[in-house]
Amino acid sequence: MLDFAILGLLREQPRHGYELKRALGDLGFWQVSFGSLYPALRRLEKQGFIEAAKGEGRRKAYRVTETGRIRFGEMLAESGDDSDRDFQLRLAFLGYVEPESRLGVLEDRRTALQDRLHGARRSFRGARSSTRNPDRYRMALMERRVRSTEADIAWLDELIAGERSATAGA
Amino acid sequence: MLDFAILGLLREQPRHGYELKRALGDLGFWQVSFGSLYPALRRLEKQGFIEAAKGEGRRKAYRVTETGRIRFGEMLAESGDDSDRDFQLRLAFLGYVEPESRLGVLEDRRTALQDRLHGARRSFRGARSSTRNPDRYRMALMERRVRSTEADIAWLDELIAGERSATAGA
DNA sequence: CTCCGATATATCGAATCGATATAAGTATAT
DNA sequence: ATATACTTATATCGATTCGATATATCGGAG
Repeated sequence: MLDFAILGLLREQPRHGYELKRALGDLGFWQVSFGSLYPALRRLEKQGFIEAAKGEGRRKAYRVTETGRIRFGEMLAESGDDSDRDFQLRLAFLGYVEPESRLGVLEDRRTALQDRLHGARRSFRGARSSTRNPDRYRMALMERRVRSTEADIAWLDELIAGERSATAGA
Repeated sequence: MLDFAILGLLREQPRHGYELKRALGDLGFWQVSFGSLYPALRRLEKQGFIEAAKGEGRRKAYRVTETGRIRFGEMLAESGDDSDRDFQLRLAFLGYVEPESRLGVLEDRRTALQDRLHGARRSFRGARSSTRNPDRYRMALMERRVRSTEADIAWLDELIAGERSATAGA
């Protein structure tokens, strides 16, 4: 997953490790550690997906190779897990997906969120009607899950609507 | 962090591994894997914080020891990181914190979320006014972050209000 | 009676994290 | 000018966590 993120970021422009950490952090949902990042760069270099060109000072600027570009394309096409992180990462690179496939990615996510919402509502209702007294704080947690999933779906629907009009306009 | 969760769940009632996984998953924000759980149980048993009593069939029911109960209290008092998961876990066990300390935990979280919100808004505004054309999908990600943080603060404020009236009523 | 999904424990390798080490550059204060 | 402190930058360590897999039992459906 980190490999995917690195390839995607390097695809835009060459960057050194520290800069990659910043760029990835700026995406807003993953504060990656150096303990993950540097080994990942070695890994990718050894596999021939990226290569290092010496940058200014002690910086090591990396750029994707042609093989790396292909690998990124493959990873982009694979269907990932249904974690928030995975989706957000894919969304950050959705611009690299062929326009006609984008809507599908968003709709798959919507389905996953709908499932999550049903589960969350079921837990919430189940806990309220339970004989076991459900702790106030855990009830709050369940309510939060319901609400934030609903909000996420609403946000996603806006994105889907935007995607539809963009596709129609093209 | 998993150790903390296990001690907290076992404090309520003895449970075996599989049941712990389910109980933790039911909390809604952490689908822990067996690869994390079973080693954690060994770890805690070796440290003397939990002990296994044979349950029905091949089940191994664990319960907290007195030392484990003390350890849990210590962990509960420590200030954790500012990750969502850490907070949600602490909230799930907030009932074990002395009532007069609970408000502080919630208010600390509020401060952390406010900081996050400022950062998120700054990124969002910065990207909008940037000369570099910010990708539509990344803009959406930034907006999502702003909105979900706002929603989280609103939710937390309700919880804080409830806490205040509960404390006043007692 | 067999097949299948849920229950239950366990382990392996790999990915990721958090902490730490090191050192050079850069700004600030004394 | 010089000490102090923060940011930049690469790197590694041990521990935690994950995802996949192995194995075996149990209960119910066909």
